[in-house]
Amino acid sequence: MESVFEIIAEPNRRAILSLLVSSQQSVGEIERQLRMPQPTVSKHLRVLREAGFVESTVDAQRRLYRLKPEPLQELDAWLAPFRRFWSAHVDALERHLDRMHPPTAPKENRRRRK
Amino acid sequence: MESVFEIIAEPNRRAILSLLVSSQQSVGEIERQLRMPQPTVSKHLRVLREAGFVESTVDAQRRLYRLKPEPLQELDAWLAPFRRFWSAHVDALERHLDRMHPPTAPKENRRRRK
DNA sequence: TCTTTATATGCCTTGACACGCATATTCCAT
DNA sequence: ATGGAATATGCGTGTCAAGGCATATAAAGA
Repeated sequence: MESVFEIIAEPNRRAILSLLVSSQQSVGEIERQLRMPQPTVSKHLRVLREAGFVESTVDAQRRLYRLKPEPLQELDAWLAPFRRFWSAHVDALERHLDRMHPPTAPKENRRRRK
Repeated sequence: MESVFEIIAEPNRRAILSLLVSSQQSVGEIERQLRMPQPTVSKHLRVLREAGFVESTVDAQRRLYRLKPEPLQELDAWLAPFRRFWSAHVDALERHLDRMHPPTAPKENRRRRK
């Protein structure tokens, strides 16, 4: 289960991450909100924890899980070259449209990237 | 194999996408650069094509594959809430550090997001 | 038409992993 | 000490997808 990509391939794990983005949650809270069996939740949390997506602190019998940013930042970094790719494409499209139908009243700052 | 996430979970597919980000390539070129068997390349391309990551045009016996932006943009959109999460965290950390050790000569625009 | 080049598809095997269910562990309360 | 709540772990099972290899399809060139 090596990579960040494999970890987030699982829908339930993505659901857990999305839950935690607002605030930390206990296992039981996750279980109830996502309506999934408790062992399933614990297992996915284990995977997420070992991959560095979450960390937990102990609160009596509960464990509170919270998000850690690094793995998703890694994913974000992987996306960077592709972002350049598609914004280049939008630029090209825009230039083309401008040529076909020159702006009569430019809407202020059509071109992105300062 | 439904989701964008499952598609990019496969390392060879990510390699193909990264190759195509610079320019379009034929199956044979991909095969040689990534040193993987031709049927493997074709199968992964099929998956990528059906999921909308790439499209192909015919050039005699060759097929030229090029990137399409939409699915990765979808991934980018999924990441958005998490980006807000971690930039909030960096802000908090920075405020904390500033308090402990106030900036003697501010480097101009420490705070991101204009 | 026959051969060669480029790509696609089919079948089979193998390995991961997600799940259900039962059970273990840990901590609190009484 | 005992019971109960919260969480973790173990095991057996089914599914699904990736890879290897052979083969099919298609177009080009001789």
